[in-house]
Amino acid sequence: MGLSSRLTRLSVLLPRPFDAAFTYETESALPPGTLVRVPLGPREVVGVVWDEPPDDMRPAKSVVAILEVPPLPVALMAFIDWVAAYTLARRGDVLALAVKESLLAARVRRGKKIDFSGADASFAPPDLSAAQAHAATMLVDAVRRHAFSVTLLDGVTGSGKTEVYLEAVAQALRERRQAVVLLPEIALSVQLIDRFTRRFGVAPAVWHSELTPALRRETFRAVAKGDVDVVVGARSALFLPFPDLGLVVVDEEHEAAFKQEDGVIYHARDMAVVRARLSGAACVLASATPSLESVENAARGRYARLDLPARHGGALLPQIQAVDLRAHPPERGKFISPVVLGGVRAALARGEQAMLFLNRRGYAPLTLCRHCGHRMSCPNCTAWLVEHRTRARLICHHCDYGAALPPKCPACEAEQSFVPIGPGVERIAEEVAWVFPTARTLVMTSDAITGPKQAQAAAAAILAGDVDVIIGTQMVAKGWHFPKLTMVGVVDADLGLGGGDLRAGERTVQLLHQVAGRAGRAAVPGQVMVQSYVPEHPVIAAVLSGNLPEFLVQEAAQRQPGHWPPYGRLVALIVSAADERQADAVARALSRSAPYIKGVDILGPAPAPFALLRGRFRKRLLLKADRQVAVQEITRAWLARTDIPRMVRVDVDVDPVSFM
DNA sequence: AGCACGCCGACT
DNA sequence: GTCGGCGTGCTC
Repeated sequence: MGLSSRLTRLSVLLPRPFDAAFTYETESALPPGTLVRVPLGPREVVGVVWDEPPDDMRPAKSVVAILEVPPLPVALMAFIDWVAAYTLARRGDVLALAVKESLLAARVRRGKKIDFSGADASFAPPDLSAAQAHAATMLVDAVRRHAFSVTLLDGVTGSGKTEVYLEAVAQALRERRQAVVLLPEIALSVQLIDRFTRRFGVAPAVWHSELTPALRRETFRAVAKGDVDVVVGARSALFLPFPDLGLVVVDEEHEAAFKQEDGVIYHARDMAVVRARLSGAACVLASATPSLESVENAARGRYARLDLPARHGGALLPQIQAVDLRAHPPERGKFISPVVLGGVRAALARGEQAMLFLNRRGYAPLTLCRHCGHRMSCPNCTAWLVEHRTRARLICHHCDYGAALPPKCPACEAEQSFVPIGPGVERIAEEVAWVFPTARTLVMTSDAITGPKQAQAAAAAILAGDVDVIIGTQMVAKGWHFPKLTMVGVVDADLGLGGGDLRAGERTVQLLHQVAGRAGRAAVPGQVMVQSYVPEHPVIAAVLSGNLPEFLVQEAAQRQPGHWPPYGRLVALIVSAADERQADAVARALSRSAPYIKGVDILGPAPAPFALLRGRFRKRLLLKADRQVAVQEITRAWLARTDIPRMVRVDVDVDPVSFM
């Protein structure tokens, strides 16, 4: 008893689904950020001493051990609190993005060591164009200031953005601060790592979900100890414990892939800005097709802006033409217009490479019984099953359900009655093989290319000239530099235009512009053919003209009056339950208890576009508010006054990107 | 998240 | 009569 009065109490946040920190006792005070082992119910878990007053009232257990790891940096802890408050996530869930038990296992790898550091800012300085040099100087200055800043680096495809922001990285190295470069998709890391290595003499540390547990643990520890200069990684790299972060780069900042869609739902581009602010770091948002959000922030003076208007090394922007499918239809049962086939033929005849882009995996998006019209659909989702002929299976792209094509139609029992409707990349590859039997084709999709290794192999084959025609989904759009690729065909430019998605047009323009940018990146000029049934559509017109700023002006004019983002805020509530009536009841309850506030509109409830997803029934509500409205507080109060049974889940998505 | 506690169906 | 299903609630 007498002894207990000498014990110190502390708050400990656990990387578990609790919002509040727990209170524990220790012999003597521990600094915030200290990693500790504490009892929780029947077991022991790892937690972090949090910088907030402990609860003096409730009984507390004692800290079991102090871990031999550097404490979490204060800036990271502040970031975790901020992200939780913004996204309405529990703080423990956010902490779990930074600290996992598995990262802290005492086991250290035997022998084999990786040398993470040693990047040399003066190893191989690049030869920059005047525009590049100017932009690089501005970024170097921003890093040198040791103060928060955001710069939008807008450079046309092929203008050498990477070389420019690597100069900012070089400055971070000189300042002995750390830098992190975020990529939307880790398959893209291959080419960046390559260029990084040529520039700095060593490879950067990488951080993504494909890392082995041992490497992950080692990287985490090395970052925490300050032994890592630069990390190239996926969005989760934002949560690494950098002791003194000086630069955050978000490459391809417009990419929707930066939005984390499950668990803690956050936008890594927006959180990168916050991470930089809390660390007193420079932030660089780079893109050839910047988002309206970032362009607007630059226009309002919140961000600085740098433009790289010309292609590096004198390469010309490709020539883009529409192929009106009404005037130049493909053969019956085929999907490539004779005009595009002509373009491919010509490129192959010149010994160059061609690419056909279709943002649809598999062979055919719909399998239909020609007898009774039955459509093969997923038992768990409101979605068609997509035939993957290479795997001889029908697959659901939402829940991964898979089945062999049945011998008989499940509805009418007709045999051999299935017909594939519409094209996927596999079907396009088949058509190419039909027309160009000697051409060597490569299909690039996320099915085949699951990580940097496969991406590397594919890129190597293309660069070596072992491939004549590349057929791919959006995976082929980003970042690649294939000098021999001079002809790009877009098989279905209209694909992304449908749906009630706020950003469908913007995304389509960005994607198709990026795809077009793959053509003619070296001395030979590129040619792009865009197949469409509505070439006069403003989105297609913007792709053809390549005038993205003008498109964004139109887009802004459409969003401004209704206070749609970025001129207003959105919060989506997704109600889901295994039992449809329960989901319904909660959605209606939310509707009844909805806030009634000036400047706030509630839309819905409506069935989600995939009303049944992974076996759960879903309804959506959307809170739309003027820009200055504190949507988090309003949403929190709204949820608190609504009765939500345990079997029903309400996911909150602040700043939704997907409307599914 | 785990894990324990607690009330209703088929079995050594 | 028990083993065990997973619904509910708690963890400093």
